Amino acid sequence: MDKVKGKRGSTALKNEITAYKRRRILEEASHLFFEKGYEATALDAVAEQLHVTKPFIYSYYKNKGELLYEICQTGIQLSLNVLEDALAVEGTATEQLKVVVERVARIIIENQRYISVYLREEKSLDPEDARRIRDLRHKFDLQLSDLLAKGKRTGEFDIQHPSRAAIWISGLLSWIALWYHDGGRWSATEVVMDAISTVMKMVQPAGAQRG
Amino acid sequence: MDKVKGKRGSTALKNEITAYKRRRILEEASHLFFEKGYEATALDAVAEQLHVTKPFIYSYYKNKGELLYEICQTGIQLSLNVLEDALAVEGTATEQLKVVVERVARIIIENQRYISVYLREEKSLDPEDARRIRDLRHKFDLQLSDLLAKGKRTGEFDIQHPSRAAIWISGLLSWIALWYHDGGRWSATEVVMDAISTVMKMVQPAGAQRG
DNA sequence: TAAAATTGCTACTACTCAGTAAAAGTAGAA
DNA sequence: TTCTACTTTTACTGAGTAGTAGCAATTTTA
Repeated sequence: MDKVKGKRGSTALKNEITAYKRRRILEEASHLFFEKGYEATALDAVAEQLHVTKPFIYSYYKNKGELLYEICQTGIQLSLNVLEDALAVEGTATEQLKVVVERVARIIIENQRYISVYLREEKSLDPEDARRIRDLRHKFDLQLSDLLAKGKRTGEFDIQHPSRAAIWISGLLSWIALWYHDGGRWSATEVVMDAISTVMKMVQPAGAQRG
Repeated sequence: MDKVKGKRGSTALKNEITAYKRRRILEEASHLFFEKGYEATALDAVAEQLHVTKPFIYSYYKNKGELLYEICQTGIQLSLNVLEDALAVEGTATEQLKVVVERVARIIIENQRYISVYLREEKSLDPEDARRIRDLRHKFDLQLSDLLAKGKRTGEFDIQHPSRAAIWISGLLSWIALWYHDGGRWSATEVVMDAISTVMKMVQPAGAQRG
């Protein structure tokens, strides 16, 4: 089982600690990138937040770009995981869509900084990383589109083009990350509830709407 | 009528030429900021596109930040103007909303680079400029909200909270700037049409939907 | 054609910051 | 305590770029 074993024992714990340090670096970096933007944030500032120095960061990440990539990747992967979990729940397309919107909206609010950095800083990714991120996004839209197509077949949803509808819906969800503000005018729960009812209105046939 | 008159005549034409140069600088800057991001774009690169030098730019704009501000301002102001024009057209709330969505969606597609720079680079604005931009955005959302409230009163729209609905709708419109791609899967017209029908479904009461 | 005004450019400064080499510090094993 | 491996820091380099001072070219005016 020992994967990255040094010359001496106690590898497992060491790996956990390394992983923890990487997580902490990522966390502070995402805060600063969220608040000031990627290019405007110096790694010295990230280091300062952690009470360490810049070379410390470089011993856990190969460069600034890798940090950005992991933040973006986290953002989209979290949403994708939640979507896949929700799709695994048995139910009609209507029921599934509601669960999807609820859970994805929640995860987006909880991980706002990762998601909005991902949405804003795509152009700062190096091309290869950008492609990988786009693939994940595409996977998200595709799965959502499949769900919508299923609902269209069963007559639950009245939509013309599932893949275009998927873009509007994933856009509506992404949009939350760009305007939601903790302690603002509306609570997270209100926003989530409103997102659900708005999305359902977008897809439901006339006369099918519930309270 | 001479407003900014130098010591000698021919002021009007001169002002037009100055305005034209400013517009051209802004145009190229918006292209590059859109493609590579604000911080990652050097003013030397903007100058190169125009076959001039950096000090040329500095004689028309006081600094890089002013350039960003004018791009963002253009983005939101264009949308706001179109919204106000559309609201001036007589008609029911339903008719007005359709016109609003159509025209705003069109202007967003036509001016994608201004709008998406504005959406992405808000954090790079200096605080005073950011406040002014936010005020314009707020004005947009408020006017949209008023229209929705009117439709709610007349029973045309079935929405719980006009200002939250306004955020979803303006988000849906903004979202276009972030994913639309000229010559992509869908034409501008298809996107505009789809935006209209999606928004109308979001607000119309059950049983009120048209083809 | 010469003086005056305007416009643009060359050449520079000052600074920030990503990334690194090498030394110092730390902890476990003998 | 001393050797060894690993971790973190000090101190630096080099590249890139915002912004400017002052000169050169051009145009305008008379």
